[in-house]
Amino acid sequence: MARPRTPLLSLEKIHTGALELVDELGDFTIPQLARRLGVSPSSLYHHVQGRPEIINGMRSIIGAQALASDGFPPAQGSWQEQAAAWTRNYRKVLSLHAKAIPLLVGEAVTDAPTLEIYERLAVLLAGAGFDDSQVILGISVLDILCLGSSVDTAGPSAAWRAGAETEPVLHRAMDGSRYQHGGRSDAAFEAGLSAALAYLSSLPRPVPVAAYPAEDAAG
Amino acid sequence: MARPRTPLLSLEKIHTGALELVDELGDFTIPQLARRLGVSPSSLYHHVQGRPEIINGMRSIIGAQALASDGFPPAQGSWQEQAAAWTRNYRKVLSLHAKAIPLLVGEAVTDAPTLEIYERLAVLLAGAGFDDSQVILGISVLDILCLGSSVDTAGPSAAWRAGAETEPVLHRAMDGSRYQHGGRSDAAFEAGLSAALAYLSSLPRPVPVAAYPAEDAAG
DNA sequence: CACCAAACCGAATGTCATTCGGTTATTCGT
DNA sequence: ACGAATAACCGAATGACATTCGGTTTGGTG
Repeated sequence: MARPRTPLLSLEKIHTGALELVDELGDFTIPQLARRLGVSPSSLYHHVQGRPEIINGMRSIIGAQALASDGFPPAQGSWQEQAAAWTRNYRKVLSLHAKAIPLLVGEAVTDAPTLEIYERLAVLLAGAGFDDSQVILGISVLDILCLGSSVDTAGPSAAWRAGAETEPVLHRAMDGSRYQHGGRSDAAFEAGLSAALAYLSSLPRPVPVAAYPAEDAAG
Repeated sequence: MARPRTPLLSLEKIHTGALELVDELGDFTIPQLARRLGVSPSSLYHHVQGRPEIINGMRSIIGAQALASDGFPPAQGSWQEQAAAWTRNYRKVLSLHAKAIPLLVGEAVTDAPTLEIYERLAVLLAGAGFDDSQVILGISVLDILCLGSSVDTAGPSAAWRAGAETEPVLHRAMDGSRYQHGGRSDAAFEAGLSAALAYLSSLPRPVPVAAYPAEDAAG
């Protein structure tokens, strides 16, 4: 075959195809992706530089999904409620692509959609009267929570295979807990979210809310 | 060459060699590891089944390092202080091998040292009077914190490349914060730790401390 | 209408993980 | 102490993968 009348590939097809493969199988290879797209492996290189660029594109897609999701638009309620919505939403989208996390971890984040997600939280916290350092701290804490929770959800990364012989207390607690049929990771996330928001609420906020230009809404 | 008088390889040499490679380069290959150990690639397969088993061995080494570390022995102070020591220590060791995290994430944890780490926290929380579900919840929350923080420390996984044009608030906050020369990740971890411990302390504990056999120390 | 770039393909290269057959040294049973 | 089984090494071979290159057709541009 030579050049087709209408292009078989596009950046979006490549990125979403790779993300689908990773969601299903936990990884992807170029030949696999080419097969799924009905194309030869070498054709992909007319659209992307290489495998790392495809992985970066996957992150953009995830970020865009988070931005398009229900959790972000409603700028209503207290800043705590809005921050909770931000965190739940970001974690939800990350968990939808839990198997992709090992691929994304360890690469610098520079894609526009993901940066926009953090920008929204920055606006939120700055608007609530936190100073610059507190804004950065708050973003970091909630980011860590989303990241850790998603990793935890991804695979049983923790000690949930304890044996009665070698880890008696852990084993007994697992048996006796209410988290035997799932829900443990969700409950831990909600607990962490409560804890983080209570902590942030307890910080003394030096900046009067009115000092930041309340762009749209009434001050 | 044939069989040497004294073995050139051992499980420990393989595991630690691989971990060193990952710490330096962020990844490892079988030929690379063989070269570092002065051995042919195929020789490794007399000691391990394959690459996944080597990765699992790396986790055991990290777990053993955490157990041997200073943070774990001292069973002194309040349960909050002990839990804080546990969390700081676990996070410290994980961060020492931050580049290994992408390899470890996504595989089930079944190695003895890592399970023993969680067992110690389980003993600690159970001894403080938490019930089974609360023990599991507490472990999960602190585990998520360590994991997320280590991932955050590993690579700038968050929006720390904001541009003034596209993410003005985030960019301004980064510029104005006190975290421009490192320390952001550490500060976020400590904040998360404070938050988590305050949250756990606020839980009503149904189990009288004496109901659990206080193995060694006085009740 | 000639030409260049775009979009596809097949084949080739170098690396990797893994397997296999061969060689020597240790060990274990007798 | 001797012979067989096994352990620990090696080199070569296999199959998959990421990437590159040269070739072919098509679409657009001057």
